[in-house]
Amino acid sequence: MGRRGPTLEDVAREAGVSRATVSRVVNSVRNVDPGIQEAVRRAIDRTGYAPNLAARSLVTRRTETVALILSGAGETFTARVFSDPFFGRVVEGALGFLRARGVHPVLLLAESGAAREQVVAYLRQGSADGALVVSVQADDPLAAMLADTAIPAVHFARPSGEPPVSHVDLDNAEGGRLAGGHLLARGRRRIATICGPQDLPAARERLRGFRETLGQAGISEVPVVEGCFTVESGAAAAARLLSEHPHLDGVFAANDLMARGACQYLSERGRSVPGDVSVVGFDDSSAAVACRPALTTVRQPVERMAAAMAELLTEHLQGTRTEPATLVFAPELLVRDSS
Amino acid sequence: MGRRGPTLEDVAREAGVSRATVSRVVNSVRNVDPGIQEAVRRAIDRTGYAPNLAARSLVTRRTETVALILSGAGETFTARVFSDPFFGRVVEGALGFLRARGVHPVLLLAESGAAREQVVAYLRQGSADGALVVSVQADDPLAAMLADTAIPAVHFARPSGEPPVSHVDLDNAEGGRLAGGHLLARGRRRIATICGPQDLPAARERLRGFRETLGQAGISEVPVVEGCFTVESGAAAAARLLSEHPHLDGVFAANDLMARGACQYLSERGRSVPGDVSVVGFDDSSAAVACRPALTTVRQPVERMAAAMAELLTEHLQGTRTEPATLVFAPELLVRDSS
DNA sequence: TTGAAAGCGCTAACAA
DNA sequence: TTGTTAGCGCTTTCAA
Repeated sequence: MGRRGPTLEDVAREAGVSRATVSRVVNSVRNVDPGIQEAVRRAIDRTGYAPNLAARSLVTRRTETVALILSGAGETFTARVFSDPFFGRVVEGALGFLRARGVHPVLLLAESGAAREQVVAYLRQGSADGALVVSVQADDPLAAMLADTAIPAVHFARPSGEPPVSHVDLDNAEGGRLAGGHLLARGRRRIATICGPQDLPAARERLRGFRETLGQAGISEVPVVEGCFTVESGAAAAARLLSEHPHLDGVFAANDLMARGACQYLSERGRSVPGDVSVVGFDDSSAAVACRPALTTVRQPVERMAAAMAELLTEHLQGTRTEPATLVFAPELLVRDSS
Repeated sequence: MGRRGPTLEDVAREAGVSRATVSRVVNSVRNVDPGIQEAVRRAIDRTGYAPNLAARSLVTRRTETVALILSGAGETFTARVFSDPFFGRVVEGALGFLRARGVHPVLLLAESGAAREQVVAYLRQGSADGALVVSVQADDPLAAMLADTAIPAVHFARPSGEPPVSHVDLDNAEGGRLAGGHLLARGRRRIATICGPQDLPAARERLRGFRETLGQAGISEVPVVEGCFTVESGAAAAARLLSEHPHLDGVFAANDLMARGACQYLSERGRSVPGDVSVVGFDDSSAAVACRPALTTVRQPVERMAAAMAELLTEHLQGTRTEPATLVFAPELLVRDSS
């Protein structure tokens, strides 16, 4: 409908001053007589005045609103968002930062092409000053769509595609190193890995770091099978590894789902985890905790990364930062029962 | 900041017509010469024009945006939202309806007093036309705050408090009947129930329906212990029931968490579920699936309820409906392994 | 069918 | 320190 609440004009009349003065009080601009300030405050209370954002942002060109976009694909994306704690951690981190600064955070879900269009339309209309984007899709078109609109945006992980954009990322190579170091520390020497699709930079980096660490320990031959981040591909990869290297005693999978698949296959083949084989995953997703045994995994400091995204965006919005920036975070090893 | 994209004026100049004409084309108002319409369309494409929502809503007093507020309390609320599928189902249902109508849905999280204030401020500023509210907190102050603002809102379940507000709800008595009927159908006769806090209408109704069905089967004496919707209270209630009625063969708990507590206690005391005792929960929350054995439970048609909320709100916004309305939905019995 | 013009409620020069 | 005034970009009468 169209609630037509009291306007500045009404408050001004009530307080016996001009619109401008009321505006100054509302926006706490200095140079307002304390007495008048009080009078205006009372008038605001009496009238129940609330500034109209449309009018304000029409002139300031700002909404004090930031969109947090969760993007992905598929029928089940919404269900996934609301069952994988990962998103909760992102939201937690971002909201914490934004709220403290009086910025209104709005969550937008972009789970289909149509939804993405609507999200972009929302932003192009000027309904938010900028966007924080978390995509879990390989070649999410959203990044490019957003780049076209020239709306300030900060991404979680580097989007594929040309123009460099501001983003936070994990030191994936270091994650691989942590996993490798941990397996070595557990006394494992016949170690293999299930890597992710090698066209993904993150997957490449994890593998690189992992190999690096093993190499430094004198293990230069590391059996590698590529999976595609699903439980099934993890199990299949484990099958191949086990057939070619029956005495395997350690496995690093580039994500938790594949690690889980590997665990399943290993127990089916009579290998106990972690008795015979130590398994390390990556992500600390809900799969890590649900897995039996609970997965040792490499965790991203998601909350801090999300807060950093919000901070980066704020800097872009304020103009304190103009060039695209990249913030890289250190992963943490989380030891559970699988290693 | 403030992207200053092309305006109506720019498009008008480009197309050689007046602002008004462009506006008509943009809003597909009739009475525009097809030729001119085409010319304007092209000019829009060429300039990359996108209407400014602030300017538009300043005059129309509408934003074509609806807020979906998830409200609750506590440190862990955000984590809970992003791990309990219940919220995903709500979002799914509401977004499905809104998106199809070109309305921008924005998710707002109100997990603390401060967050609630900001949410209300957002709404009072006129940033959304109305709100859909899902609260999982007993006496959520948000309902009252919203009522004060006179912003159109539709709630999931009836909020406590005076002024009647539009809401969708579950036929809780029918849920109780379903649970009772199922236990009877399983051949159970020594049936007890763990009800919820009797100051909650939903809990009262569930108990009423349950008793009604057992009564019709000639069972007029039903042992009842009240719990407070937590796992612990469910276990404690089961303890009392079992000590007073050792031969118990069926239990209906007014929510899944209490059912889970009951299951745990029963197995500890050597009663197999469902061998010795059939257990039925309520909600189909994530606890129901996580429980061992998986819980038979009474499920709410959440997606449909959420869509109905959106539809109700739409009617209020359009003025097709002016009085607060209540829509009641039928629960569904979901048989799993605990009965 | 189209255009001219008057605001929607607010901020921000600029004057006073 | 305060008030006056000119728009921000759009929709919407009202005339033409």
